[in-house]
Amino acid sequence: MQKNYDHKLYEEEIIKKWDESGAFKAKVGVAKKPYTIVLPPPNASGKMHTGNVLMIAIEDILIRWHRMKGETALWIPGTDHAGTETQITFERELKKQGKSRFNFNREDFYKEVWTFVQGNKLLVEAQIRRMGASVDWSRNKFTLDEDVVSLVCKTFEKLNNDGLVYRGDYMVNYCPNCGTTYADIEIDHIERTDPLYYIKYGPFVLATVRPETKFGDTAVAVNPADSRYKEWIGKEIEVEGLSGKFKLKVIGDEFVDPEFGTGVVKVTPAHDPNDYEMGKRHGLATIKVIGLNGKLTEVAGKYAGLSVFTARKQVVEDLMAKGLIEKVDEKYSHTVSVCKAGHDVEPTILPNWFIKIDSLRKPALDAVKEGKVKIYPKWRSLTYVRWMENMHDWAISRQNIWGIRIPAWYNSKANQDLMVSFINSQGAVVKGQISNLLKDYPLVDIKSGLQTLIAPAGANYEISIKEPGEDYLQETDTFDTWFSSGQWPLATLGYPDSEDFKYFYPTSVLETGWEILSKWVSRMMMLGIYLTGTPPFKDVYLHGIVRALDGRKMSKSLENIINPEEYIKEFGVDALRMGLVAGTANGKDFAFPRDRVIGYKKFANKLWNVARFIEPITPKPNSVDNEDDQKILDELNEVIKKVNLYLEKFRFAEVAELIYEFIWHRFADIYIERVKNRKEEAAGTLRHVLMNCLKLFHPFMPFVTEAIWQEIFPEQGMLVSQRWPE
RNA sequence: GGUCGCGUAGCGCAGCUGGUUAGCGCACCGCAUUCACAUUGCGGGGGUCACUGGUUCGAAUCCAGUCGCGACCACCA
Repeated sequence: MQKNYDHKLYEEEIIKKWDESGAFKAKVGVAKKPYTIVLPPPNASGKMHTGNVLMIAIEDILIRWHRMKGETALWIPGTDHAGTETQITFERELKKQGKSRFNFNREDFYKEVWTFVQGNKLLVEAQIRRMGASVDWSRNKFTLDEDVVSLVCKTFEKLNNDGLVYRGDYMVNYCPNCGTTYADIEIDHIERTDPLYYIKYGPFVLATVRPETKFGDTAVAVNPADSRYKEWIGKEIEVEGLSGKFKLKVIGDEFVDPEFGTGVVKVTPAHDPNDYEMGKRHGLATIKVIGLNGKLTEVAGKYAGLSVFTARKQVVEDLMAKGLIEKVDEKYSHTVSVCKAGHDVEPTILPNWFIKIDSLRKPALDAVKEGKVKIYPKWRSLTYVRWMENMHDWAISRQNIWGIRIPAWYNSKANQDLMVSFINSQGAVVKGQISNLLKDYPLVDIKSGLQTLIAPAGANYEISIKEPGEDYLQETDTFDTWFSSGQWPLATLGYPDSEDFKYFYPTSVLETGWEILSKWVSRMMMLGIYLTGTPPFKDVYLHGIVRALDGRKMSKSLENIINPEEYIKEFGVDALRMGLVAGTANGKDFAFPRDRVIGYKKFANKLWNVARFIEPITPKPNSVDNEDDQKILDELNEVIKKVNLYLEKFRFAEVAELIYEFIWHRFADIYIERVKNRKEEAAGTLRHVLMNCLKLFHPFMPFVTEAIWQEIFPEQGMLVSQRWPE
């Protein structure tokens, strides 16, 4: 053995040995207890980040521990296609080449992204392997694998048969820049200062930040208890507008805060979530002012075709000129919705696909309330309960190409008003209503060049995995990625009738970052119970988010992103994994613990040198234990007991500290120092304690422990397959 | 506005269902060193556990309130 442990000499080689041994391949059917974890699939197009490292470290600890305990431990790896994110990344690449997604038909674009993702996917998989993750690669899955797609489509079909799918106009967060809708949880709310305009509206004055939407106003609302305006409720007012006079109804609605502005609100049901709700309550018409391209529609008269911001400027100028603006509050601070790319999101009405969640939510909520599924740390389960209680129907369609296409079909003859855009045989983009397009083009051409299709809310459709007939066009929307990843535990285990599914389902632990508790965990719960009657996991362990060294969130703009690769190179995988695991104790967010990473690199070396001390000692035959020997053995047994206890409670940091303290300070500093003059006599105890320490610490620092094991106990085979000390 | 969490040594934190002199890492100070390890060893300083009140034989730990900080959810045009 060399004087110091050099991780670079061992890590790659040990991974190869583990691979060759097949130790991570789980076999079904033996009379053993199954222990299953499904790896939350990292983005196939991204790079491994520190959060992924922590996740892998924790799950690897659990899996290696249970494997050594003699259970059939299965850890299923996989990668996620990450719909919107990947598509945006790819489109950025396209832009550099002077292209956009509008240069492609749907099918070709999909193929392009597929190719783009494949390379990255391999890199991510290599990184998972590099982390020492003891996953079963023979069961590796990608969220767009054929069997996954098939399951997801079948589930959708089943939901539809159960009457849980509907299509409807719905207020969505539409980003004209990205050309897609976002779920509520995908958008951010940021503080911003915008001018608040006080506009004369017939007999009233009302405040708004969005004067350009006034063309979509279908009422004016006041609080029913507001004595100033009470008498107006139910009456019509005449308003002097930019294109002449028009009439509006006055409604009374509790939503209106008499204290804010003038206590009068213009109601624009097509472009504001609250107004939309009010519109529903009062049966108001919805008039679309902003189109899907982010520009004003024909109803805006001369402002049609202008972008929202230009239109706003124009409208304000013209209102000023007409004397219709009473005053402007330039310092009005409010929150606006933006997408992940930072664009303003337009609340817009679009036909979308929905799932009724009432019947799905109840059992998913009860499972946690009744303790059938336990969430750690416990206080996080409150977040889950609150979220589930407030959940709305789930919009599962996305106007993305990169994803699982919704298996719904529109008959082109029965639905004359489908809006279609496609690339014709000359390579030109053609848009229009299907009934008109069919006069000039055969349906086959439209089908092969299809880009997007928007069917009105009332369109006739059929849900079918296969094309129902020649006259049909398939929906161009794809599923929300959380709809497909919500079935991940089932998809990876080959639901419904594989041997894996029967043996390994439900999985043991779902381990992930708390930030996707509502996005992902809740959906897996709902869909898992819906399909199988059983929650997809018994325990949920939520780790904290790894922040930057300064304790702030990692972000590109702050330039504080920590690249795990650098740490792996300098300190080794073991040290990085261990540092992260020991740095988080109770599921709270925490700053990247650089000090600990360094500390555990030193620890790896300490352990190495303990072994190096013990290795050359030849045991004396018939040696008897003395007091020191007995003491260290007792202490070891105490540690073993505690380690098991802590691991059962997911208290990884405590285990780390405990074993670290035991090996370094009790075993090395005290015991070894004391036996130096009777080494040969103590050899048996020395080897015994070392052996058990290696086992105990193997799940945490798999490389250095395996490396030492191979040096000292090669006759025993590999450490990965050793029996856990009980 | 709603919800959750945090405030313990200079810094970063642990202390789970209350129990002897409150711990860990880093930093700091002194000493040692041909020994398995300088990626080392031995020793040391440093805290009225945010504040106020309560429960208790006993509170950093439980309860109430106050102040400060953070996160998530919602959104008043």
